Amino acid sequence: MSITDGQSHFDAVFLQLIKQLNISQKEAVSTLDGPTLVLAGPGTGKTQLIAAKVGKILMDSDTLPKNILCLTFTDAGVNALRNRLVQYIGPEGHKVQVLTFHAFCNQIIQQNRYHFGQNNLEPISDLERIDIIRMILDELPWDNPLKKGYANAHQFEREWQSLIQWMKKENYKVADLIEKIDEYCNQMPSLPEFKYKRKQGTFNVGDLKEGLYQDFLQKYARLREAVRLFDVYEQEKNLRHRYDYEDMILWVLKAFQDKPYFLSLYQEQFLYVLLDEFQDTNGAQFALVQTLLNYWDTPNLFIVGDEDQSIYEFQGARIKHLQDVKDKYGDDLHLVQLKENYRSTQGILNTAFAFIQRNTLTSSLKNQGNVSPQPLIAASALRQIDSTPIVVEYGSIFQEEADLVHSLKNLFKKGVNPGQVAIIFRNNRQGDQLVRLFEKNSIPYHTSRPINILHTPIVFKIRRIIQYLIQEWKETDRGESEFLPLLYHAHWEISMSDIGKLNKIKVTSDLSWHQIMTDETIWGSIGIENSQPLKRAYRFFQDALKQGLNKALPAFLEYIINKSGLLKATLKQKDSILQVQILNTLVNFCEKSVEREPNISVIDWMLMMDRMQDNHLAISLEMPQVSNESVHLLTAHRAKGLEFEYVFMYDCVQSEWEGKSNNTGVFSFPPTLKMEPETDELEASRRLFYVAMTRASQFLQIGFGKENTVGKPRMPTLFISELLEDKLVHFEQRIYPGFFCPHRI
DNA sequence: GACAATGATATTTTT
DNA sequence: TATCATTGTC
Repeated sequence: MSITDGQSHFDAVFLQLIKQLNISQKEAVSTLDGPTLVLAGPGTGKTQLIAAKVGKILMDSDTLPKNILCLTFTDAGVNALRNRLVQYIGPEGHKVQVLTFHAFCNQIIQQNRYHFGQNNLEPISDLERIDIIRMILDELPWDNPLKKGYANAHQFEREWQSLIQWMKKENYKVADLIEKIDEYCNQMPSLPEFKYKRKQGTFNVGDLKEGLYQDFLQKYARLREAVRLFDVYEQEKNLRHRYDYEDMILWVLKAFQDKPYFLSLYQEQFLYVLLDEFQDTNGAQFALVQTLLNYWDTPNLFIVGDEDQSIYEFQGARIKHLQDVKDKYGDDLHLVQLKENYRSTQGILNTAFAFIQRNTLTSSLKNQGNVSPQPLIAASALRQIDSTPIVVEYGSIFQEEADLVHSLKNLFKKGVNPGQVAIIFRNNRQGDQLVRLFEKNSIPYHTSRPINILHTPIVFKIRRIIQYLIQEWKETDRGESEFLPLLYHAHWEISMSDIGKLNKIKVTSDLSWHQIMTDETIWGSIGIENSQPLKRAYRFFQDALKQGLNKALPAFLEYIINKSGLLKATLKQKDSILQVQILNTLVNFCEKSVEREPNISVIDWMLMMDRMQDNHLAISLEMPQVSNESVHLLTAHRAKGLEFEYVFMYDCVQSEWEGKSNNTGVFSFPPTLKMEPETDELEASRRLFYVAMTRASQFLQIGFGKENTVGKPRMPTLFISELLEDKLVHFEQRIYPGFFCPHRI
């Protein structure tokens, strides 16, 4: 046993955990060696299982924690697993390598900088990437296809950026792509879709549609140019000692493949590899794992995944990787299916199971050995109660909203904790609507949509203050025009009438603000009512002008926040928790900026934020504690991995769930170059719907309104029809004639 | 009824 | 920028 004697407490905890595992979980945990694939449906205790597996490896072999590698996709997944590990096996859990794919590769790059050709590499930031892209675009002549005809030199920066990322993800080479593009351009004039099939005006049958043809030629000329410039981007990025997220995976993969010695270092270290959420692996990540394990015919590989919950296909994830694993290891693969669910009632599980059975592309693994398609079994006796999900049809989306508010208030009255309620929808903008609804009805809510703090009033205020100081540093009185708006900030507590009086003096005299703010005889002559706040404000600016040049940037920022009185005023506000969190995020961002660029000046830092704002880049609010007292508003994607007692699926209409893919901000590709289409969009959507349904532990309502906000009819999503057709749900109509939208007025 | 030209409208997410 | 819906022609 490798766990030391001082850990007897954790041994007991761990043994207890092992005892509690059900039969299939025990089966998955107990086979130590060789590849194991665990099919883990929703709520089957996946994180617990992986933690137990790690504990078992440590207990039954002489493997050290650092020889175990656990890979997932998100930081959230890493945190969840890490916490569980420490809980069960104690401090030793910290030594297990629990990482995201990107963090794993980044660590390897950082540990072996010489291997990767440079010794001062840093991951590129969004802003740096934009800078490089803009610089290259700026240097192009105006008749370049990417600029010709556009006043904005950066017209195609987003498209180009996503093209670069796509090329890296799919590992495409510049020359191959250009060849494919040229091939199609040559074909175009002879293709039927570019010819008139009928006499039209002066054109005869068979004539070339000149306008259409020219449009496409121009489009592909742009694409060709963007592809060609890929190497220029790479060059410039390398010159600056930076690398992309995509590079992290690709570079390590390439190093593993090209340098056997390098690979063997890691093959010797990692004796056990555990992969979580395997259905989300993209091609590069899968190749990386395969390369890492290629030393063994039957590696100690433990994979956990559920093909029905694969919802990141649009990011390159492929379900077929699960089948690939089966094909690769054949009979050596230990296939286990978890059959018990610890989350939901049997009613919900039955409905969800029958629903996902409509997906046919994904069932290849589910009929092998002791694995068979069947509903998950509710593990707890409490979960046996009937709780068939309900589909509700409303007269309009307004009625659905009103009824939602009504239902929630009733639940709260019954004593239900708002934190146990989730509203799940497809697209973020549906959530925005709900935010307004909940605000009006004073329902506590929590939205997971990231907030860009650059757009918050408090950050805006701080930037204005610093902006003024910068002007004054450059030259006294240079900030004149920016001074007055600063006085209006509420935290100084200067009265409106006093500001008005000061401003009147300012515009009717030649006095500078410095003169006005220091001369109390002027204040007396115009009848200032309360001079204290004025003195405080002006003293702050004077002190800040002196202090700013003596302090390091983060300290200066904190100085501004504290001494201006902004923090004190913020603490008094109703939403002070949020506001303070915004301030924290800003300070953290500032510290990070200094880390990246130790010599950054206040001016540079301010310009950086200006540029971020111009480029729609965000400083995302960091929210550490998720309130347990408020209703969760979530997209189906974000709901993954979470569970709630009450789930309302809101606004489930066709246009939201089965909307066609819209590629804005992406270059269009010729048909000779289509991305691998081996995926079925409808099945992908159905999986997403399934993920949303299986978040519910005891109550699930699926709603839709027959009319939209302006009275146009809309269809429920196909998935609702399927549920009704299979008689898997209760159905109810709640149509209130003459009901418009009182709650919106 | 099929084709052609014109006009409104607009994802999901991580590192 | 691309697609769907609508209106306009043959």
